[in-house]
Formats: sequence, structure tokens, C-alpha cells
Amino acid sequence: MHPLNTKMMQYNHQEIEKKWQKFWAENQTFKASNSSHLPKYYVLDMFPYPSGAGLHVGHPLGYIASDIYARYKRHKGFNVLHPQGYDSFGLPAEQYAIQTGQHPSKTTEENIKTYRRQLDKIGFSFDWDREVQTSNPEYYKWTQWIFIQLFNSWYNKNTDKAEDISTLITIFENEGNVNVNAVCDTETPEFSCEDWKQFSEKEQQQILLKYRLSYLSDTEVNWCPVLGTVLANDEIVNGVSERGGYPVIRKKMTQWSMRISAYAQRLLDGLSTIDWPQPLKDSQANWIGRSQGAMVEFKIQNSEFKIQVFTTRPDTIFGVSFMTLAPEHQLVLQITTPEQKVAVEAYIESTAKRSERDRMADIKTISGVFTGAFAEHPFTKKPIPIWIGDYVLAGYGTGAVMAVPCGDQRDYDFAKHFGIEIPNIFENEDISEAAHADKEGTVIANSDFLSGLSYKKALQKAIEALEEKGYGYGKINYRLRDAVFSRQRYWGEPFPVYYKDGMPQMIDKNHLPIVLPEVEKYLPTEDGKPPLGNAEVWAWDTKKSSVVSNLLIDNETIFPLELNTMPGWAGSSWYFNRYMDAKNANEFASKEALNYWKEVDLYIGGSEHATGHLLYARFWQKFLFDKGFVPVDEFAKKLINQGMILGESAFVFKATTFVKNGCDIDKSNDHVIEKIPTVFVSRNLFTSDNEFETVVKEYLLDKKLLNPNFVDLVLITKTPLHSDVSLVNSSNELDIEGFKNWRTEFKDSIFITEEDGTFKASREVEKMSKSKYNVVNPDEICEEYGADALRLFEMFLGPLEQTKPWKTSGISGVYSFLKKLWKLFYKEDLLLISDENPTSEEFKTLHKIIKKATEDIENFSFNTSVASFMIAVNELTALQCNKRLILEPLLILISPYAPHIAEELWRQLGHQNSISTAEFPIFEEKYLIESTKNYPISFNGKMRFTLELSLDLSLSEIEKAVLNHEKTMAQLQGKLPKKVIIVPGKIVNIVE
RNA sequence: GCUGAAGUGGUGGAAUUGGUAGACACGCUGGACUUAAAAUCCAGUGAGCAGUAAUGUUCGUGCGGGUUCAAGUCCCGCCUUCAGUACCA
Repeated sequence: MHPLNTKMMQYNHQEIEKKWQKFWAENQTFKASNSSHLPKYYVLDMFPYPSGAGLHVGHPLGYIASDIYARYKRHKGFNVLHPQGYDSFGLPAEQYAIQTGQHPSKTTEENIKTYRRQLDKIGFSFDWDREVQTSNPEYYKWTQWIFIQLFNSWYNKNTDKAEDISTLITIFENEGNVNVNAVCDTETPEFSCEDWKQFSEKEQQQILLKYRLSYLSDTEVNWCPVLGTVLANDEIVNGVSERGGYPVIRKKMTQWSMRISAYAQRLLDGLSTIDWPQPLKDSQANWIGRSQGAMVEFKIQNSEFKIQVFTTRPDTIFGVSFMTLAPEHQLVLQITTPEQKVAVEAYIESTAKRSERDRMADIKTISGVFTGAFAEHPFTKKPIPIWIGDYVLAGYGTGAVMAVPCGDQRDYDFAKHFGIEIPNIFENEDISEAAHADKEGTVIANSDFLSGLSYKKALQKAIEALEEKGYGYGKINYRLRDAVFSRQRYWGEPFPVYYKDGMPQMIDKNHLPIVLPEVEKYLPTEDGKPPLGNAEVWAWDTKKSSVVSNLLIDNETIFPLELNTMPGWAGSSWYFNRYMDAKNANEFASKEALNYWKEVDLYIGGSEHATGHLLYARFWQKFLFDKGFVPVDEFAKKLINQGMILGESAFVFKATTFVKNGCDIDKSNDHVIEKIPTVFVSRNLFTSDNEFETVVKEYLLDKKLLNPNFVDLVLITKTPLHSDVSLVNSSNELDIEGFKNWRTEFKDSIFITEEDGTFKASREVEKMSKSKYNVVNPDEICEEYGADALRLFEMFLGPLEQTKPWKTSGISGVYSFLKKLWKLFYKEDLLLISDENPTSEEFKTLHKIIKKATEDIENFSFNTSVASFMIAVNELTALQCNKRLILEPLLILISPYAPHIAEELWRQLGHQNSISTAEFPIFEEKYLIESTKNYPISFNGKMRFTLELSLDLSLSEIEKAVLNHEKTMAQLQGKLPKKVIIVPGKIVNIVE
């Protein structure tokens, strides 16, 4: 043994962590290179929106997990890309600007500084050279560029990919649009090549907009009047805005949209190629909502009109006994007979008045009106009454259904309610109580050429017949709608678009970025234009190719610019590609960088982005892939959703006193209450509300604060109040003085304490939030216990994906683990390390932990690997092991989790390089080979005792040894066992 | 309603292919050290019953069944909680 360092040393996390954070920054330890002979690995976190509140301990959970994995992969010899940045456009900074006039960029910059300071304290191995900020013009230049690419593309269903708009124009010029198989607006007129050539330029542009992947159209949008902006469907929760909870109404507006519907099938198919959590895939599949069926055309009797219907059950076409249209359906007013007109109009008016919320709230009420019109059944030619009803939604399918009451419960209920015929077209099925919606095992009856067929066969045959007779065709329908891409906000990416003769024109990519203009006010203008309408310098000079004053607009060479900005998801839909080459000024990323890094190997973030960010990002990636800009069409191979960390709120119980209602107390007796001070009662002094009241009254009587004559006139109830969690310790004791100083209105309150003089608060687990005073700041944890302890503890809380409560008191466990680890190296403040060969027991402990740590990290089971580190350190402490050959590999195993202490001890052992460059230890089976097994001996499956036996024994030798054992004989009491089960190396079970 | 996830000590959780349920921690109890506290260390800690004790024994993974030598784990039927989604034809 020799002391390497005689300096007095105790585990001092503050000193160590500062030292190594500085070292990593100065030495650029985690800088990733774009050219390396090593295999690549790309670990990504969902970048944060830098909010003013800063980070709480719930935020870094995913970052810690990804950082551990990134560090592990470096040890395993990978060239690891582990970047971080900020999704820095967003509503809060804008709302702050509206309130205070402070420019959102300033707020954002300040918040980013706070975030960075907090993140730096936790010791992440980010490559900050690649930082991106979506609100930075150098970044959004490329967001604008992608928008232009989308504008200049159409979706060719024949090649099943996006193509340049010029190929479409060529087709139009040569043969018109009759043979074009494209994803486009439903009401696109047919035209020939001659027609095309005769269209004016504006007419041609209007046609092309119906094909472009980003397009301008009049769409019904979700308008939020309070926020003054349009919201996407996923920004609305329960009918109100996700941010702020303001009401949302439907409104028609001219808006930019993204033709994501073109990618519906590929977005669905792609799910099977990526390793994402099944619930998340399910919710994307649900959102895309593919359903296979047929379009059927119904002629309306005595009229030119036809009704298109989408159905997933064309096999039940002979069961149709009525049709239902959405009240908003275009044809309703045109087909309604004069006798029904009044009733129909009244119904339409009443449904229009009902909000979405109302309609959702009462789905039980059946309502509808007969239009008086009849359609004709395509096969039987029988008349079918046409109704309207609000259970049919205008926004899905064609807004019309063919009702088959025997096979669909809603149709069934509607038919029952209005006394419409319910023909049964299923063999041996009872429909007297409810519809028969099962498909499997069902045989169709009373259906002409479909009778006797199973569901599957009937489906196929029905579609064939429809197509043959021209009554319809097989069709796949998707729930996924095109995404509205305009926002009436200031703090977002401006569009690279100006308007000439009312038609949008793209600004050439050489002139990007188009930078957000300065405005006086961040609110919409008085005449209802978006905030950019306040800008005075917001016009495009096509001659000078620059943004100029609005006063110069002449609509000849100088034109007005787009006033909307892009939505929050624009910048986050491609940022993972930018990290690959974050500083490139000429391309969004170089071909070399894209081909080297390809895609994200591991992506960690919250599941709340399932149908927003994660769907849009997949869409853009597929588009960029089609256009040859990126090498893969899915941007993230594996995704993990980290769970939420909940806060542990603390409550104190305040007594609220008032005079009982309705009793004949003289007004002058108000002093009865006035004299009574505010009282708080310790948690363990009562178990019920009655007891609470008694405790308070007894106390007040005892202290002469309540006149005994008034006792029965006074009512006392308990009110729980949130206390700041930092004022309550792990034994739930409240710091009374601290509480009084925190809530000065209670500084003269009385606290009824337990017998031992303590005041107990009660606890409840809730979401971490400022308003619940249960936010735990990671800075404070780093200060007191250190980043290594924070990292270990966040992992130790439980499985990564799971929601779990935070309890600061638990951190002492991992903190003392770190101190124990330190003590393996230091004895009496001296570093004592032996170079002797370890014993077989020491090797066994080491290789057990190598095996476990490797398996756990590969399975993202970080909580169990922390537990096994504790076991290893406990064992080595018991063995008094200080052998270099054991402790060095142990440090490497622990270093992804607790990098600062590992670096420090690694340096103390004499290494000059960062431990992050050390090779991960390799597990060797030979150290774990056992010669004996402590067999559990069970009787009828119940373990009674254990018996140490050699693993070399044969089955019969084991049986003999077990049966001859005195405890076995005692258990059997002379009886012969019925059966003896021996699983070698595992268990012995004796059946009595 | 539908889809998904989950129910294990006082608490967070462990048990990777059916094989000793409760690892590892927190908390609690007792002890050592200390004038004291903190820190540290040691011991105990699922519940019940019997025993001075060592120990023995019964019950125990949301509930009810089943398969198996053996079930937290597999099957059937329920209950509860959480999350997402919603009249999708």
C-alpha cells in the first residue's frame, strides 16, 4: 500500500463539481466531431421552451437519463452527438411583452440564461457548440426555407411522394389535370391543357394552390378571441385553449395550411419501423384514424342532386332504412320540402347555437328532423327518407351517413326514437334490444346477392357491385386533417411571403431570413389584423430585394408582406437535423453531416407531444426525404417517454370561525368572533371535522379567548392551506416561525401543537406548480447535496417512464452512498489504494455489478442500476476492499450517473485524461462461476429451509441429500413424499 | 364508451424466461459516539398467533375463479386509479 496523495480529503461535492464542470467546458470534453472513424450515436432530448419560472426538479429527469446513456455510449466507443437548445418562440414571452412592453427577444434571452445556468449545474455532457434557438434568425432562416420548399411541392400519388411543382405544371401544359393523381383540394375543377393555357396567371396560381403542400385557403378554424389567434386542434383541450383556458369558436378565415393529409398512410406505415412506445404509436394511429370502406352515391328522388356517403360497412347496404345529413351539409336547404322547411331551419338554428362543448356534454339526447326528401337505394331503388341530425358531424367523411339501424347503435337509437323501420339483415341475430355491430362470425341475410355471405366476403362483393354499376367505389378515409399553419401572433417565424394581386409570392431563398419587424404594440391592430399589422417597415421591394417601409407600397414593385407568423411547431419540426451542422450558413445542414449522423438514435421526452410535435416532425422529415434533402424518412429510431415527477404538497389546517347561521345572536355579539385569533391545528390532534372543532374550542376556552356562554353559538370548520414545502421537514414538522414570516398575514396566529411541541402538516401528492408551493428547485439540491446526488436520486426514484412523486428526504440515501464510495478510497483522510491482486470475492462483486450495470443501462432501467451500485459499494466496504483493479472499473461504471465524483477519484488515482474517455469494463463469466447452490427446499410450493449443495450433484444425488436431511424428515413425519421436483441450480419442491 | 398503462410493507420501489415475495432506499424503533445536536456507525422493521428465547406457524402482491409440483408473473371474469381520445359512420 502506498499513499498517492496525503492531502486531507473529504467528499466535498461543491468543490469537486465546480472543478469538473469547468474542466469539461475548458477542454471541450464533449464536443462531437462530424468526421470520425468511430460509429456514431445520436442522443437527443426534446428541447425546452425557456419559461420564466426556470427549471424544477421534474424537468431534468429526461435530460439526466439521456445524459447517462450518452456518457455510457462514449465509454462503449461511440462518437456521441448529444446537443441541447431552446424552442424559444412561444406565447408566454409575447404575453409578457403585451403586458410590459418588453421585447420578447429580451425576455427569451434572460430566460435562456437562467436555463443555461441551471443546466450547467447538473453536469450534462452537452455539446453546447451546436446550440440552436428557434427564434434566432440564423435558425429560422431555414424554417422559412423549408416552408418555401413545401410551397413549391405537390404530392404525386402515383410515385407516392412529394415532387417539385414544376413537374405538375408540365403535366397541366401537356394534358390538363384529368389524369393527375394528386392529393389536392376536394373541389378542384377539371381542365384540359387548352384550358390551362387560357387561364390568367392568377387563375393558374389559384389552381396550383389547390395542390401545393403548403397552401392558402379559406378554412374553418378554431379562433380564440381572447388570445386573438387561431389554434390547432391539439392546442385545444376540452373546448378551451390549452394555454390560458379561453373559449374557442369556429370561424372561416384565409389561412396557410400544411397538406399533412397527403402523408397519412406513410405516417401510419412508418410507425411499424420505429421503436417508439406502443401507447404513443397507438395514439398517433388513432389520430390518423384510417378507416377502410366505400363511397356510395345516393340519388335524390325528383331532383338532380346526389348525396355522397362514406361507409365502413358497404356489406350492410341492404339494411339502409334512412339517411342522415349533418345540419351543416350543403344540400340540406336545397332538398328540404316546403312542408318541412320551418322545422328544418329551426333545427339548424338551434344546433348552430349550441357550442361544441354542449354537444359533447349531452350525447344521450337524440335529436333530428325529417327533410321531407327521399333518396333512392342504389340496388333496390326503394325510397329512403332523408333526415338531418347533429350526431352526424360535418367535418368527418362527407358529412352524411347511410343509416343501417340494425348494425349501428347510433342509427338504431335514432330509428327507435323516430319510429323508423329497422330491417334485420343478419342471420340468426336478435336486434330487438340493440344493434348488432359485430363483424366477425356474422352472416348477411335479406340482402339480395349478398345473402348468405360472411362479413369479409360480403364487403368485397358489395364494393365490386358498387364499382361495376357505378354507384360507388372502395375508399380509405382518414380522420387526419390538414394542419393550419398561420398564427395571429408576433413572437413566431415570419413567412417569407409577399402578396401581389392578392396572390402569395415566395421570396427567393437568397434573401432569407426575413427578420421579424419591430412593432410598437404586440396586440392585434384595431382593425383586427395580426400584430405584424403594427409594423411600419413591412413591405417587400422586389427590385432591391429588401424589406422597406409600408409607405412605399405601390403594388408594382413593392408589395405588402404576410402578417401572420408560423405556429410553435414549425421550428421544432426539424431542429434535430440542424444540430448535425448547427453553424452552417449555406445549408440547413451539409450532406456530409446528414449522411454521417442520419437520424436520432435515442430521443427522450414527454408523451404530451404524441399527436403534435412528434407527428408534425415525422411529416416534415418525410417531405425532406422525398425531396432528397435528408437520407432517412423517420427522424428518430427509438423514443422513450419519461414520466412526470409530482410534487409533495404540504397542508396546514386553519380554523375558520363564524357565528352559526340563523341563530338569534345579537349583532352586538360580533365581538365574540372578533376577539378570536386565527388558529392552526397540528395534523395529529384530530381525526374528524368534529374533533377538529372540539380541539379548537377547548383550546380557546382554556386560554379564555372564548366566552363559555357563546360556545354553542360558534361554528368552527377546518380549511386546508398550502404551505411552502421548504417549511416542512421530512417528519412533516412545520417551521412555525418560517411560516409566519412567509405569510405575514398569519404572523399573530396561534398554532396548537402536539404534546411534544411540534406542529405537523399533512402531505398530498400533486403536480409540481408554483401555485401549490410544492416546487423543488434543482439549484438548491445541487447546493446542498450536489449534482451527482441529484442525478442518482432522480434515477433512483423509480422506472424512467413512470409518474412518481418527489420526496426530498429520500435524497439522503444516495448522498450517503456517495460518501461511502468516497470512503472506499480514503481512510482517515488519506488516499489509500492497493495494487495487490484482488481476492476472488472482490472480483465476484465487481463482475456482478459489471453484468448488472450493463444490462440495466441497455434496458434503460436506471433505478435498479443505482440500487446495484449501492449493493456493490456496501459489499466492498464490508470486504474493506481498496484494490485498484476493483475500484477503477467500478468508477467507470458509476461515472455516467455521478460523473463529478468519478472524475475526481479517477484523477486521484493518477489518471490525466477525463474518465469519459475510459473504456467500459467487460463482464467475464468466470468470476461468477459457483460450485455450490443454496437450494430453497419447499414443500407443496412453500419454502421451509435452504440447503447448501454442490452444483456437481446429479438429480438422484440431490434427491437423496434432501430426503435424508433431518429437517425434511421432520417435515414429512415419516410419510413418503408423492413426488420430488428438482430444478438443478434453482429449487427443490417436495409434494407431500 | 373506446384505447393504453398500472394496482406489491408506513413510503418510493425490486423480483429480466413461472422457481426463496418485499432487493435497494426513505421513514420508524432501539443502541453506540457526543455536554448536546448534527454527522457517522451498529441492530431491528410485512401482518397475526405461540414462545423468555432461538424458533415455529398461519396469512399475505386490488377482488373472485382456474391452470401448475410451484403463480406478483400464465388464463378467464370483475373492481379501482391514472393518462389519452371521443357521436369517426
